[in-house]
Amino acid sequence: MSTLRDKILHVASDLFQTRGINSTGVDTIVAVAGTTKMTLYKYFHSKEELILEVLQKGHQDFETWLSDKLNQNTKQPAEKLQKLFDFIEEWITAPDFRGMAFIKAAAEFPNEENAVHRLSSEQSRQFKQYLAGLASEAGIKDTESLALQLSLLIEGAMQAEQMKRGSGAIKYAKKASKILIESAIKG
Amino acid sequence: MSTLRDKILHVASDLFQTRGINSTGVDTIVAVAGTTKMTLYKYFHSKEELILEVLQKGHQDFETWLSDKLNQNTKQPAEKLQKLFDFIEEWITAPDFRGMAFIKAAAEFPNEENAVHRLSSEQSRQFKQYLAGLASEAGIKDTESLALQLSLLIEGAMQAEQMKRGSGAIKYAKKASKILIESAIKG
DNA sequence: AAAAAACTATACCGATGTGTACATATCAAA
DNA sequence: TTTGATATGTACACATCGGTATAGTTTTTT
Repeated sequence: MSTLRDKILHVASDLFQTRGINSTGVDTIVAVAGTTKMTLYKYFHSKEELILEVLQKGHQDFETWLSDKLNQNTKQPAEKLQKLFDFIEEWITAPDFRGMAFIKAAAEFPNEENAVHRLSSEQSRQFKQYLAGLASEAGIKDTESLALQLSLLIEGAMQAEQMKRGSGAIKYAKKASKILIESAIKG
Repeated sequence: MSTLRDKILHVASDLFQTRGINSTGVDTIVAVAGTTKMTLYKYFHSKEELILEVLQKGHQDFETWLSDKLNQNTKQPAEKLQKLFDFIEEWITAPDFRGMAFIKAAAEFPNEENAVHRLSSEQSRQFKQYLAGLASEAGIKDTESLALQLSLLIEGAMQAEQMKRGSGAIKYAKKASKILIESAIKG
């Protein structure tokens, strides 16, 4: 159980978010983490492997946080869809929010063959499926359609907020989601 | 009127889109463009300046293309909003589409003080204003709200399509836009 | 034809990129 | 206390980064 490994992961995640992945060298990571490259390369065989683990941990943390929030604060399945954007807003407006990791990673690695790009794409797909699950539990027929629309709003809002802090995009996304959910329930 | 300057701009734009900005060195750019670094630095004082010009040209091309399409194919102002997503779809599904430049640039340069990030942010704002203009001409009251919602859908769809070609996200965005526009007209 | 301008070729600068070789320090098991 | 594995520090290899210096070649203008 190495705490140094976790430290490296945490520092890398932080630097990737604030400076970008390609702009952050391993020298910087080990310097901030207070260790050496030897140790980093003992735990991670390459920088790419480190990137992949950072992405995986970040996405897992997000989904865990979100589903915990939803399970703790709602009772009926339909309620989850309604409150979804409240928690997304809470996540986005947190002071340390610097954009959704998998969105930015896909932009930094545009090649679809690239492992980092593929993982990002997969995480985006997983998130859509999670939304589809919520829609399905809420008794909505065309779950895929609503899930994709909500994901567009959410990822768009995250993108907008990362581009300009305090943009308030999530407020409008929330309003739009209400309209779309209502429409999906009827149709 | 130097054609070599345009060639460099074009090649850089292409490489930035396919490989990413930070992953594309000036050596690669001049090699593909069939010239030398001396010439590149005659026209552009730094790589950052080249990036900024590539972004500006790309955004200008997009807005020109879109407004031309709208002006040629529609008559009444209200019609423009309806057909907007048809042209966005045409743009996104073009075989050489590799994502919206200013979205990806903002991800590669996360620091809000950075010049590239600021330009990207400004272009996103401009696009929103353009949408607000369309909404206003169509006689919609809360133009800002609709414009932001549509921009979320569009930028979200562009992001989704860049992440996974053939995702079809734009189809669902189009359906969502119809619902939101209708709702905005009523309210 | 002469001169000015545009372009190319090559070699280099210092800084930084990822990744390693090798030697030392630490510490548990024997 | 000796052994042996693990963690660490230093130093470096090699490539590439953005950017420049110098010199030679082609093209355009006068």
